[in-house]
Amino acid sequence: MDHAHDDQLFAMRHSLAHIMATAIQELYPSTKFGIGPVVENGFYYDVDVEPRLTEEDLPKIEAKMKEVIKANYPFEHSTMGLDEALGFFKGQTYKIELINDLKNHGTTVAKDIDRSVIGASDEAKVDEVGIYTDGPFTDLCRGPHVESTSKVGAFKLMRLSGAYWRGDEKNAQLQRIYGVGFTTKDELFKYLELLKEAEKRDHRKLGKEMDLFVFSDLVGAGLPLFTPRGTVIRDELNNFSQELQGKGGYQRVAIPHMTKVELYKTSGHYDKYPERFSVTSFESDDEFMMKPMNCPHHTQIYASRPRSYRDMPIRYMETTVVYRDEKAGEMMGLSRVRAATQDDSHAFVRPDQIESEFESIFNMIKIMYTDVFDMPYRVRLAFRDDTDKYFGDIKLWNSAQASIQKIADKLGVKYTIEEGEATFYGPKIEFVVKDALGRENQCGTIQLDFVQPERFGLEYTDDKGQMVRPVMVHKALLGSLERFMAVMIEHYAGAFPLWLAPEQIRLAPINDSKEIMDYTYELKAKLTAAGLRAEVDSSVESVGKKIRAAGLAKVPYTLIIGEQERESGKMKPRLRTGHARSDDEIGELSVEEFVAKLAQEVADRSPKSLLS
RNA sequence: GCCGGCGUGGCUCAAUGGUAGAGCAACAGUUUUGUAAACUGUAGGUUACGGGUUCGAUUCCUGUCGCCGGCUCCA
Repeated sequence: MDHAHDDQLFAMRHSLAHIMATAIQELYPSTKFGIGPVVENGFYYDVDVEPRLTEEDLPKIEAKMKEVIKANYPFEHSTMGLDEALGFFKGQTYKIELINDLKNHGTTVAKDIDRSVIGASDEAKVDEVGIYTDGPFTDLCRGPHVESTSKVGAFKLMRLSGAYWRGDEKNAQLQRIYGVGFTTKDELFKYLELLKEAEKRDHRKLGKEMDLFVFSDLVGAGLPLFTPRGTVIRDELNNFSQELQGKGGYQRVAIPHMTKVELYKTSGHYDKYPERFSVTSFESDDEFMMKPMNCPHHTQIYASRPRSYRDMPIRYMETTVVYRDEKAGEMMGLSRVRAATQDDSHAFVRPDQIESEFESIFNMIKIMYTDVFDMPYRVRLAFRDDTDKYFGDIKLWNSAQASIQKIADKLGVKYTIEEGEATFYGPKIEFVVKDALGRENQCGTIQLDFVQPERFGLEYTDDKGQMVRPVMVHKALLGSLERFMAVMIEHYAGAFPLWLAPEQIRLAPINDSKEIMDYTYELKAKLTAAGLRAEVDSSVESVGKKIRAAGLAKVPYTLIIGEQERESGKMKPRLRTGHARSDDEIGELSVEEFVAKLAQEVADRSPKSLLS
């Protein structure tokens, strides 16, 4: 897609936002308008309408929009001085607030809002705003727009939701109407089809269909229960992570899931977020809590004995559950849960080792995300902003952030810098993966921490006999196993590579005669003994139906077992991709050949079948 | 937590102010099957849970729990 096309799409979508606002103003004249920017595939507008809109109102608004489009009002651009604008938008509380902000502070204060919807230039000093009028509706806007309301292609209003004014939950909650817009009806149709396809990949749907995990009202929201099949995937993912880390010099440790609150008072977490700590009590005098993270615990293993510079880095890894009080409405399938299993690790390093430690982790991420999963991701450098919500010395922060950026640059990693996204104890790197519907999930993370070593008084003896502070490098490759599993389910649409597939081989006997069944189970025992996960379809059904069932279950290989197989001891595996493999390609396989191939495929964590 | 939507057998869905119906799955019988759905039958639901209105509620109102789309948050 070229730039001209991008610009044109932008103008069209932004014009649609104005047209929607025009329609809403016509239908509900007392509406107060927030902002209406362009987003991926479309646009939205935040509105304050009395009485509140419901989804039934969307068709009405759509119909009115079509009238506005038909009327073909030109989009007329002009400018207004700030005071003139204040007069013009009288009663439009939100617009007035924006104009006043521009007046009092210039654009520096309004950085939470896309400049194009305020009508202001990018300069810090602002004395006028851009105005666009289409027929009965006038809005603050920098443009650009299409010539007139009829030049907007195809659109559809998608959904209605709440949105806090300027993204702050202390503010009023407006209603956000999302729409999508495309140049042609055909493109719109294709997009809607794509959306339907994406919904089929939704891990919540596939998780249920494929029997991977369940929720129980009795256990509670955000607390997934993994079935035998789902547990296979979890374990395989975890084994992969542990194997990769083990090669990187990490040692496994283990900690209890509860702790005295004292630990978190020392780490600083408790002071930082006192409301997030739900404390439970035993009959003893101490207050206990479920652990919301692992780093403070791991520091206590490090601190348990004197450490020498020669032993650094000391690296601990552990796959363990953290418990967090995610609010109702914030949980989503496996992507956001209250009990999240992390492949967490903490390396205690000398300052001169930070760079090489980061390099080694970036390399692990590359192996995992790119080489094995072939999964697109983006890198965010989460840095601090100039607020006071961070602990520790600003100089350390600055040098830490600079070195993170330097390493990323050196490794040729593409990244965005996200100011204000750091943790209170240090900057972090986030590896972000999109789900089927385009929502971003943070998976892996690397964090640099000078604060906790200080607060816990961690030390090692340097080569001059001095006691000095180590630096902590926090890391998770998968992040939350639950979330990563969600990402995997959607990435593969349930058709897992062999090494991850809960059921790798489906044995489909052609009838239930004793000879065939005995041979089938004998075969299953051989496959199982070779470490493969095989199941027998023991239903008394047609072969066609068994094949269909195996296909729907997305089992990588299906073996049809009949007289031919029993007599020859050979097999013609059927691939999940559909077609039976024809004999002239590789010929029939003996059981031993089949097992050897599959063992190789598993060992390679191959994304493709070695038999295809 | 906030705004909007929703909750009917294991799954997908239908119906109604008068105690719910289909397909798939399950089970039983018949069929003994060669690469994506054999046939017949049986069983399975206090319509998420509690309260209210009503002669009568699964349907209307309300509370709780849970789910969905966003918002906020995510150490």
